[in-house]
Amino acid sequence: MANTKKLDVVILGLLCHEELSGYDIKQRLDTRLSMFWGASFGSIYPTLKELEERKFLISFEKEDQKRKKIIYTITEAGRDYLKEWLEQPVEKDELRYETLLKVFFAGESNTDVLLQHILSFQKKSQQQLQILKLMEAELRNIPPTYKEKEHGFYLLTMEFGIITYEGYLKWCESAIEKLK
Amino acid sequence: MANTKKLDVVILGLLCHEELSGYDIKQRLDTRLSMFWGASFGSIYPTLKELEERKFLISFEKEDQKRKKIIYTITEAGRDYLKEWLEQPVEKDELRYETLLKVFFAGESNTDVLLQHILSFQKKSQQQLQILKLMEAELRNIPPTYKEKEHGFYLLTMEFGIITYEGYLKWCESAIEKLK
DNA sequence: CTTACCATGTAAGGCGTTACATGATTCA
DNA sequence: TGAATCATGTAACGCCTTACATGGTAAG
Repeated sequence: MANTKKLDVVILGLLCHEELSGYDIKQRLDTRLSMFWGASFGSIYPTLKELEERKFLISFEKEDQKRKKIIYTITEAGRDYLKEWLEQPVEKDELRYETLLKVFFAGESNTDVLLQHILSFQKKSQQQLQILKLMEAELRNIPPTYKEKEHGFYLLTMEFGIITYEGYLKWCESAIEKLK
Repeated sequence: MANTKKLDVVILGLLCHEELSGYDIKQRLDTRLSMFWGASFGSIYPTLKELEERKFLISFEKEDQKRKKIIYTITEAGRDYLKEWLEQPVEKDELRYETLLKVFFAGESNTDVLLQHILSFQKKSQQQLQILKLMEAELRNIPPTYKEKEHGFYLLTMEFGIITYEGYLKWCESAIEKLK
């Protein structure tokens, strides 16, 4: 349990409330989870097969508007596995920001180049912030009748993102100021 | 150049202003860069050898207070390589926060468990913030005579860390409030 | 009719961690 | 004298990305 492959639990988590195909999972990762997790098809499909072999998932084929899909559902064993992981303490939180690396070593290069990096970081942060705010508003607008327990947690992660990006933007402004 | 191994440039960057051993590099990573980059000995030592083979580094042995060390210095080719990388646009900034994963999927588990995760995230953030503030104060206290150009960039990364952790703490407070 | 997207997969290879192995020195 | 730290390395293995391969469908 200690060395759980993270993608395993990410997939199990996503499948807890809806049945999804590998393609769907990729989309979820690229939108809702994009700010703190990611994966490529090259890891998603093999992982789905592994999880099915371990009896954590069951698959079936579905003809969705003329398109064949392989849909996965979670088993009780899968839920148990996820639950157990959720109860374990967090092992590692990490941030790998190339931008920060370029800032740290900027003494070796032109300050103008650094400014460009920060400007593009600023732009990206603004875009991400906007997307997050839209998603947040959307979620808040769901009528209470349809609101489920997990919406609160989803909101919490978006608020994390919003606060984080606001911090980045604050830093960008101050950094840009100083570089001039 | 597009697919540069990041540890390569991290090491080259660190060696730009001082000669260091593999062990020293590990220490730098665990302190000054810890908030946005990391590496283990198992990757540092082989990378140093590779970089020397590629003529980006030169090593020599040094007897430092009865301890033998292998010290590395950067070559012109090494500086050029680093400089070139610094000028390339940032490819990828990423955050992999297990804590956020546990928040996102918290619906499957007990809310108390989530609270514990957030509390421990809060504690870690507080500690990190304190360390950063100490390092920042230390750096600000260096007499101007000894201050070099790169200090400013180093400061910038610490300010990034401070703003980021302050954001995390703000989020923690609000999240803890909501969970009660 | 062709571009984009839907949909699933495999193979090669890179990068990195953990665990192990070794041995010297410092400090309590 | 034993534990902690300094110091360097190797081997096994895991995880992931990229690139490739394939084929269907929707929309302009």
